[in-house]
Amino acid sequence: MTQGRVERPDGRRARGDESRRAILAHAIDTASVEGLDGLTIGRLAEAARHSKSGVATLFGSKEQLQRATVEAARQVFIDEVVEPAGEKSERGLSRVCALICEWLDYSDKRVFKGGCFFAAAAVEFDSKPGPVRDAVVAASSEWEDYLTISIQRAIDAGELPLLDDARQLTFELVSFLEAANTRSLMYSSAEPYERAARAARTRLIALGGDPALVETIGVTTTTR
Amino acid sequence: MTQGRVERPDGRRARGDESRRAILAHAIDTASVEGLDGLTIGRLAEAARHSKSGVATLFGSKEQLQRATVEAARQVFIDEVVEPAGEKSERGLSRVCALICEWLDYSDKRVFKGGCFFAAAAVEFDSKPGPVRDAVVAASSEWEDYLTISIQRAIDAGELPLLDDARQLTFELVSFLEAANTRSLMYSSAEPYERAARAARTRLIALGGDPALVETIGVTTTTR
DNA sequence: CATCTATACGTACGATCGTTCGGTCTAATA
DNA sequence: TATTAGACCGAACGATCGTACGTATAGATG
Repeated sequence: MTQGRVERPDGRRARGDESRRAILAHAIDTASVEGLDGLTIGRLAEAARHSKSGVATLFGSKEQLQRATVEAARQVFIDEVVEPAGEKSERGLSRVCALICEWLDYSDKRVFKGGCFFAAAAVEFDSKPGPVRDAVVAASSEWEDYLTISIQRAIDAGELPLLDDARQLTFELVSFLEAANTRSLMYSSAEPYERAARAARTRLIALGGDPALVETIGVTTTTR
Repeated sequence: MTQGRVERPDGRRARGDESRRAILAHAIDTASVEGLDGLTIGRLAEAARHSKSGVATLFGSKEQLQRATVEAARQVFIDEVVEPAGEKSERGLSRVCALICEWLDYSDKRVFKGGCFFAAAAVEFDSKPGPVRDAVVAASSEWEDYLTISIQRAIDAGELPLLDDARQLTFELVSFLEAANTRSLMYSSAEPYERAARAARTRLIALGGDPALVETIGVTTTTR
């Protein structure tokens, strides 16, 4: 009875998982630039030094590859935005400010080569029903729900005394973030991040947020 | 001397222009859903009852077709947003409010099958340098410049006493509009338009805008 | 009038797409 | 140990892509 389900490294299954991981690492960058429909099994295989048919069997179909890509991007987003904000801040308004900062940094750092993966995927699939869109919607909703909950906690703590609708503020903040992302890419400029940060600060101050906290929102601009 | 440059219907040039017009009418709708890269000469030809090679000669190359599509969409945008707002309002804050209303209506009405053409094209090409992106950037900038000028006139007229940076407000307003567009398409809901209208009203009021004018911002929701 | 030019077509080209199939190799399993 | 199952490949499939060429037609132009 000493076996059960042991982790045997470099087994056959482990090798497959590693291949998938490597391929998806390319896929998320490619998709952020060319779109999820712009993904190509052939090019992905070439980049990962695999055969075309090898990649095809590894994912089954292009649609499954696209869904796996969305899931991989979701994990990167959590690691790069949600987790850091969670570590650097406490619940409440502080957390909300940290999420905004981390998001702007994540976009500015070009964690994905073509900017925010989900901003691109959402617009690409907003009029294309199907499983891929469902996956994109699910991931986007998850993020916005998390931001809404974070805002609600700030409300409950009395840190945003003039706000009663958390979802409304979520809408406004993500509007700023995504608009900054697109404009920064279009104009190769960091100015949009400054505008987004300013807009968020102004709004939070107007809602009665503590200026000392709100003023922490800003960007350590990297953009070329 | 009765000729000069007479409009001779069904001349050779006129027929070509009509063909291009009909093809582009399909192209702008297709591109708003499938993207500008999703355009296909073959499918466009089929939809317009032309031969594939006919469409190809009519536009020269796919890239020129894409640029012509951007220009056609630009004209539609002017007809559907800028012109109506210009007719229904005077310069100043009234014009700014009208532009917001017309834009929300234009998105909600699905003037383009896949929502705002430029919101889609901007995100699709924000990381893809080239002539097509340049055309998209030019059209987008033209719109934002016009909105900025309209805001500046409101400032100059003393209608937004607490605002000094017209571009900042432009950034915030278009953020709301585009976010509403995408979310309405993703969720087949009109709620995002309400949120965008509310966000714009709140912001304009905070800047000292006349409530009687600002309250005119709203949507006569059509969305399914 | 003759000449030029642009629409429009059929056909064909090479490239690339997603997918399928047969087969080899080897780790996991019974 | 024998069997199963998954990684991975080469080759080929039908489809579709953008583009090019030759040609017929007819309006514009000199």
